[in-house]
Amino acid sequence: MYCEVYLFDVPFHLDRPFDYLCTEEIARGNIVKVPFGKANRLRTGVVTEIKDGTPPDGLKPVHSVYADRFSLDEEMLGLCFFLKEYTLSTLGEALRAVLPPGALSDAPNLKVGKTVRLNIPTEEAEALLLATGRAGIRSEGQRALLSFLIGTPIADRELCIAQPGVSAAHITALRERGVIVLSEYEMIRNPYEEYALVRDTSPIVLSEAQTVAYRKIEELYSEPEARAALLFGVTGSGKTKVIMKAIDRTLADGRSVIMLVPEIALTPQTVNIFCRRYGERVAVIHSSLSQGERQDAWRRIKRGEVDLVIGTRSAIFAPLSNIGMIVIDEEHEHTYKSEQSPKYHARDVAAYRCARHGALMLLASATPAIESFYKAKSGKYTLVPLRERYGGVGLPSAVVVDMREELRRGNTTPVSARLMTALTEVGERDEQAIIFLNRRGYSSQISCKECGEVMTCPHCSVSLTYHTDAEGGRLLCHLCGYSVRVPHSCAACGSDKLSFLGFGTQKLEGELVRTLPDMTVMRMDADTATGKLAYDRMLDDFRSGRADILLGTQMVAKGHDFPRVTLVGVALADTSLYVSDFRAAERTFSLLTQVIGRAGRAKDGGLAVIQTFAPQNETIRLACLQDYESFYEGEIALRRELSYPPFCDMVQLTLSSSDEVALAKAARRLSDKIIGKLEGEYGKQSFVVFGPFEAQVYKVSEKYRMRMVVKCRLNKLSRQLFGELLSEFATDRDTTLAVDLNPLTV
DNA sequence: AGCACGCCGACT
DNA sequence: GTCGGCGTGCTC
Repeated sequence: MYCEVYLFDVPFHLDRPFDYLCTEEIARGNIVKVPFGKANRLRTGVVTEIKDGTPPDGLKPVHSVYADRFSLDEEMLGLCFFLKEYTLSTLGEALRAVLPPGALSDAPNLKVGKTVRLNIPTEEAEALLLATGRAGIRSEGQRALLSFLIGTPIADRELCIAQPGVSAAHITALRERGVIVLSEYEMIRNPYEEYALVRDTSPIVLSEAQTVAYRKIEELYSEPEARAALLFGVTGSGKTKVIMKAIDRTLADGRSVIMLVPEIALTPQTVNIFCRRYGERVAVIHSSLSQGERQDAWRRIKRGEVDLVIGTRSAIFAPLSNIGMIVIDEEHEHTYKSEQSPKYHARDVAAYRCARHGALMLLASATPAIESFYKAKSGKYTLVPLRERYGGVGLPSAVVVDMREELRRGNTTPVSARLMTALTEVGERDEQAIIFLNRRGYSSQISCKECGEVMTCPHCSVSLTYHTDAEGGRLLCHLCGYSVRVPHSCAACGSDKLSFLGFGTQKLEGELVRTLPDMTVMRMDADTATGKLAYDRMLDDFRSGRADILLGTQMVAKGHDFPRVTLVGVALADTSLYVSDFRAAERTFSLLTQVIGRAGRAKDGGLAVIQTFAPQNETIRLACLQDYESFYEGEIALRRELSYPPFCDMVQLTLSSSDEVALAKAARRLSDKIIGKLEGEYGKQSFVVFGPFEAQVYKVSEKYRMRMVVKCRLNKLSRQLFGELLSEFATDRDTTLAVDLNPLTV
């Protein structure tokens, strides 16, 4: 008997099966250690095939089975091969994404608990309590323990010790007498356990519009084949209620559900709502859990103790059986695409799993990805619109402020007269405001007034951002974290005349504090909200009224409902508009729509003030109207005309090296290889090839990067072409090639 | 990725 | 003579 093994941590060209001799106890999906190479070093791999018959000569035997509890079942193995083919990762990388972190490490990561159990029949135990003299039990503690165990024949050791009068010594004593036995068990760490203590079983009451949407989803769910639906619900339409009703329906059917949410939406409040409703059969998975907690959640799911998994991107791999529905909330969010290999999109994995389980994929968003809405319009997904705003909530009215005009009038501050008036009014009415600025720090560029030299990071090709602090400020690199005290003079010419251009959240905060002394400002960005806890706490503080103005980066756009917020300010709507990326408008639109929607929770609709240097810009105008469908129409026409997704696939090839000369040579070679392949065996593929060119940010942390971009149709053959490139470049010593199929930023 | 083999320069 | 530089090639 022999088997095929894929090794982990191998370069792309070695990611193929190797044959090893094995015994009958080895099965497909086992994680094994095998000798490899001339030195026969033991390496970890996964058995992908068992073969009968006479093995070829010279095979080495499998050394041992490893991490048995993480053996892969057929679905997981299939999923790994799907990821490998779909994203051009190695099987090992795919496996690491599918398994909980640390699953392949030597640490067992198990928490062991002890249970105490009566070792004698209950009647005998009762007799012991009654008996006197040598035959009975005289110690008060031992008696207390024994009578507790008569009522609870098996109990956790910690629980026994928590009984009045019982200590560890009493447990030892009774065990030595043979009255009780202790046994070990694997403890499950679940930080959300207590969330399920208070249960909410109230029925979900839907409005008329919500009922219509739900019925449509239920209908699709009931069809035996896999289906996909796009729940297109404007902000405030009560999408979540419809989703919950659909989850109810699926669970009642005895099938399981995965619900993905962006990290930022996975607040304790959200988790609480679901845990109260669905109890201890919920597992929550996200990156701030400890390794042990994630593994325990994984084991609970694997054992069938869970039927609803809520989590961020990686929760799409939850080893649930009998999946009935996979929900992706805020499906347009970029966090659903992994930045590391395997560079998968959760939506694609969801579609794959739904197909296997005959399940429904339910995407939900107020501003769907253009690709998703296109699929909904062309019938690949079923469009489920939910247009009506729920509970009589009004649409916020939006005012666009031309900042060029503001400058002409002599206002050089980041706060326009209109925004200032609105803020003052909010203060007078004792309401709250949110101000959004997608740029942290004080000012984004420091340059010399004499010679024009811009201060850049010594390790990256970007300018440094000035951040104030108690010691006169520092210059920070937002890419590599490089930090230096603010220089007094220009490094190039020695002049001490430095100018600070562009404003960030710090400067805006200073401006607001100075001009609105009666209002309290809370700044929330990566510098003030360090860690998930701080972020949740700040949002809670703001909700409870500890500040009048919440100022911050993207984080403020996605918090929960703030009933007292009646004003939203966008300090500079253009920041993300002019990036040379075909998705720039889409991102700007969805971000602005979300921010403006924050003001819409008030009864009278609230007000949004949008500051911009491009007041005539169509994206900004439509975001102010919250008109997604018009935005989509314009955007899809553009994509069709210029041939961008969904009308083609994009492939980004990135070469990186610390040696600029080697990099340039490699880029030349890459280009030649692609052209060669297209002239040869891949001649039938219609490719449009761009580059090689320097990456937008050429140098990051001392690594230079060059890129090529290909527009094509991804299929088996074109994937194979890129796979060959990866194999051919894997042997290169000083440059690395990375391929991203349909990247989110190009 | 690792590791061995192999063929050239400056050393005890 | 030989120790060790890293170019090249192989891994069931």
